[in-house]
Amino acid sequence: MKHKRKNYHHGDLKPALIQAGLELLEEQGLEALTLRAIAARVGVSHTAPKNHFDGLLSLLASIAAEGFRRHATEMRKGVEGHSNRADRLRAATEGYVRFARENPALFKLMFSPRLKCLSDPDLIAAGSESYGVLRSIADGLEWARPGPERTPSEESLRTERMLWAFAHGYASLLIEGHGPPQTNGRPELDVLDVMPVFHYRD
Amino acid sequence: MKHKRKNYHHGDLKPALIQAGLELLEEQGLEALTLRAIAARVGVSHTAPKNHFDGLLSLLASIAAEGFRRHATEMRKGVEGHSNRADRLRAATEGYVRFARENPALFKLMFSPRLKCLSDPDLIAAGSESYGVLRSIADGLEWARPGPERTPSEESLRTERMLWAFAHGYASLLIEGHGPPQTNGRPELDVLDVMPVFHYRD
DNA sequence: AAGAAAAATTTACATTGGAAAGATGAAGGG
DNA sequence: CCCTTCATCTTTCCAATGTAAATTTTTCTT
Repeated sequence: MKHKRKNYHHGDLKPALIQAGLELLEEQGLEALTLRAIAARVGVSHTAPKNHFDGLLSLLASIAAEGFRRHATEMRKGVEGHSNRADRLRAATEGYVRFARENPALFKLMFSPRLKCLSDPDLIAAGSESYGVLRSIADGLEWARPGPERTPSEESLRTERMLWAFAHGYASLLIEGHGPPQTNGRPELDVLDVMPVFHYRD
Repeated sequence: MKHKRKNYHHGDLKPALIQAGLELLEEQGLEALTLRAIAARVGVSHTAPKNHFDGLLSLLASIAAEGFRRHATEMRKGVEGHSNRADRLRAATEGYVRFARENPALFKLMFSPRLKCLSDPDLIAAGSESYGVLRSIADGLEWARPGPERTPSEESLRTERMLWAFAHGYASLLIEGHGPPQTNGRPELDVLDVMPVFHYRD
């Protein structure tokens, strides 16, 4: 009900801080994401966030959670354009990497070691949502491998972890500046060129 | 006031700081790795490192460089025990992940975004040394994949990037607490269970 | 309307990395 | 040997940061 309260009470500070954090992250990177800078961008004192977040880490966790939701959305967006399962797999993998490339600072924050000690329910839920997209894609997927027979459930676990490790590693190395060599400003290899081969059981 | 240390001049401060940093990293994690804490462990003032390093980041880069050298050593150690190339591949991958598991804080530092902006020659050389182990292992390696014909050189590039992305992603997720589910305190899957299938051309 | 609750500010403080200037001792030339 | 020179280390100071406590201002409840 409060609206444009110019002076004392902001009225919508919590989402405003998260939004400001996302903008600051995009404009100036991870280092610039300080409590005081975020508060200043919204126009409040640097202690105001304490009423909505339990310290800086808590605010960062909320920003990261929003990142995971967008990450999941980015993957789903590509997936939904295809009916073929192989195409959906490729689209999800591309989405994973594209999100990291287009939001490097946010991606770094999402997987920052600083947040791993937290047990923020919202952050955990958002992370699971993101992982769930890969998981659903990996269902029914496998790849040739010598070894003992496995149940479909075991095979799915192997596959989703393989897929996640590959996509995450590729994305991480890319934004750390360890991407593939470039010629004429274009990378010589795309994720899909490097991606391992999977096939569906049925 | 005078100091208990006999020598006003330490005499070997630069390597001592790196060593202290490595110990602090192992004992108290990445957050504890402050300039003042490292200097205090050696017994010098917090500005003493300035004579040997160009600020905190420079010191962290030297610590990370030592990490990369140990990382390369860890992989080589396993590789050298095998003559079969498939076994050597597995040993290198296991070594990559084992190093991360046994030195989580150091591994995080090595790939910390904070060091990405640096262009420390020693750090870059050490990183290349580590990558070089994977690279040499990937030479002559490929995996089935539909698509255009490729030269052996192109195929090697694809393979080494695939291998790196997988190993790095697996290791990163592991130490971030996103390892495979565990039963009886043992993970259900090992790296080698999840690793993609390669074969050698000849 | 009055008091409680919520939201934001002000003030204060401990830590951190870094800059500047002084102190110390080693190394070498007269 | 003394004395200068210079690298090294210390002391002191500072700005930025996150956090806590006390205070002020607004909103809500009854």
